[in-house]
Amino acid sequence: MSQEINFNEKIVDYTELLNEFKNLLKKNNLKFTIQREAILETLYGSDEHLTPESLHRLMQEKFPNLKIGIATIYRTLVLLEESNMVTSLSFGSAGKKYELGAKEHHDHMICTNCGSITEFVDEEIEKRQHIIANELGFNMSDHSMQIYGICKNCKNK
Amino acid sequence: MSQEINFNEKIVDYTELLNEFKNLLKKNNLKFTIQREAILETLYGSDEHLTPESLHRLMQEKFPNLKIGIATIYRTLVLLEESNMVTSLSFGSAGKKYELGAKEHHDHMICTNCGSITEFVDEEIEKRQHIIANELGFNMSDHSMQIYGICKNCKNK
DNA sequence: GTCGCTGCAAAGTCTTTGCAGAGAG
DNA sequence: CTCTCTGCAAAGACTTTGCAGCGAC
Repeated sequence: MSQEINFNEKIVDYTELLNEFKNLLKKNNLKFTIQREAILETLYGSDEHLTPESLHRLMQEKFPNLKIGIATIYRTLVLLEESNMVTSLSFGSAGKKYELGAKEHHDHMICTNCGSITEFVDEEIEKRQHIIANELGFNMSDHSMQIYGICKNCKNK
Repeated sequence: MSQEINFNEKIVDYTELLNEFKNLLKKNNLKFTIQREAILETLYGSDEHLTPESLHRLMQEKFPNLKIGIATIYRTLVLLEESNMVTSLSFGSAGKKYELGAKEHHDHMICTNCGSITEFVDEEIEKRQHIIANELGFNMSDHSMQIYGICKNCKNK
């Protein structure tokens, strides 16, 4: 899969995102199907970090008439991840969780007690990351950062 | 599992590490077995990020006379991770990779082409992470950061 | 029409678990 | 001695794959 859509330019509009998706498919001779669109739309509409399982459940709620198999979700997530349209996180022994990469970039703060995920961005860190990648002769395409600890809520219990 | 060994104080000496491990076991009424020691030692002696599988292989080379089942490795890695003595990384669809947390802290730069992992540290980023965690009322216990891209080697091909 | 896509179910992987004997404390 | 560990094999969870019919283009 080789295509050069630049997802560092933050795409937040769904129509635009959908177009990028269609272009991606066209370039690779893939077809735009109702299932693929539903997956993209569900990911777009969710603030959560979704497992294939939970994405599947969400889709059944959102599109009760659409038949969708878990296998299709797996296949589409692989496709989307390869194309850098979604990124995945994995935490502890839980499985992988996916989120749309086209959202505003952010990092993650993960509570090791309740598992909640808080998002944040820090410009300083973003800058340093680019500098470091450069220093090491690395062509940075993406990054992720997680801070683990006990969240405010759990602390107060 | 609750114990308060502070692995932010970087332990680099194996003997000391071993002692911490023994204390951890004692505190939790667990036994110090030859298998557990071998796992710790193999992790300590490796610069790689190991999957349970590759750790198993390595151990068989290093301790040809020691019988060790893969199940024991899984069980021990879970124990070590829960106790914050090792941390795990997972990248793409590959499984989890573990490394000793007691090593000097560092972050990871992962080549999406060849899968190689380069380690680095940046003081500036470390500082910012603490500041951010504080701002969000988070009790930070650990963090991890990964930069993805194409490494120097792969770029030159 | 063609060729890729989908759901299903079956096959793989990777991890965890139950158990009976072995071994640490 | 007691009670935890271990290896083994079986079970489980999570993913991927083969296939025949369906649907996008």
